[in-house]
Amino acid sequence: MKPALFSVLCEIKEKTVLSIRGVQEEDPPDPQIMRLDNMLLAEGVSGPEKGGGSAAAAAAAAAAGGSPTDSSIEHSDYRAKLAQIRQIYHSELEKYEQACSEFTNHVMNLLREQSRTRPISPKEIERMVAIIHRKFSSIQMQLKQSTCEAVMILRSRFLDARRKRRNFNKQATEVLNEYFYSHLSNPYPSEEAKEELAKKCGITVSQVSNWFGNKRIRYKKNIGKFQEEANLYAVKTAVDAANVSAQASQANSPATPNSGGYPAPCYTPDGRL
DNA sequence: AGTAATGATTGAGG
DNA sequence: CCTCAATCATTACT
Repeated sequence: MKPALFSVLCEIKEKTVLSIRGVQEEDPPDPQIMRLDNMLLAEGVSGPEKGGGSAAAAAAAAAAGGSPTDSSIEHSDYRAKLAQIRQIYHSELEKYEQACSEFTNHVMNLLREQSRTRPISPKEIERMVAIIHRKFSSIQMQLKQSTCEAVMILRSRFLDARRKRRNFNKQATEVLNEYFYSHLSNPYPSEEAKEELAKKCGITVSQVSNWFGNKRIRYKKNIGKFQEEANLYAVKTAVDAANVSAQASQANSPATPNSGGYPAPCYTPDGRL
């Protein structure tokens, strides 16, 4: 008698209460969450663990060799930060999953308990579980979204070279300045000259271009400030020229090689014209 | 901390 | 494309 009454009551309830709540049961594969998933997978955040060892190796290699090829140190830095993000993501995800299953169990037990005194069908419990899962998955989506943001920020920081600026070494600036001041009348190196300078300085051609661009504009802007430097390099090249000509033949007095374009430097010790 | 130097980026313009 | 000019972001120096 009791089971029959139970099922009847359940049926009635099904037809009244639940139908009012509307039919929003369909659960399409949300394109938004798909996108987030794909991105996280692509960045290696949600994929299989593979960071630790190789990142450490890269860091060790970078630490051991103090050579100018420090793109590896940036790379390992990037990977370390990515690993950190991944770790946070996974621990949070685990936390959410645990909380979800805990809560689900709790609710299921409660409903089962109450199904002895109230008309609660297994179907209804199932539905309740689905609702809970939806709620929790929306929280997970937030987690995924914020993780994505963190990765994007990390990426932009990594890609923006301004944030990883290193000054060129002494010798490189020496070479560049030498060229600049010995071509003051026309400080526009040709493509080949740029390539040679790049090779000599251990930097890229575009870095050479950047350097000359900056140098020209900054020299022009405040010639006085560069007097000392200009004189220094003028003397240096003059001395070099003297040495070279001394080796060849002693009869040449070296002339200062620059005049025109920008005002030539003059030898005033205190830097005023 | 505050400031100067400095390499890189952006946008205008030829 | 390249250059200039302004600007950004970091590094070096005080």
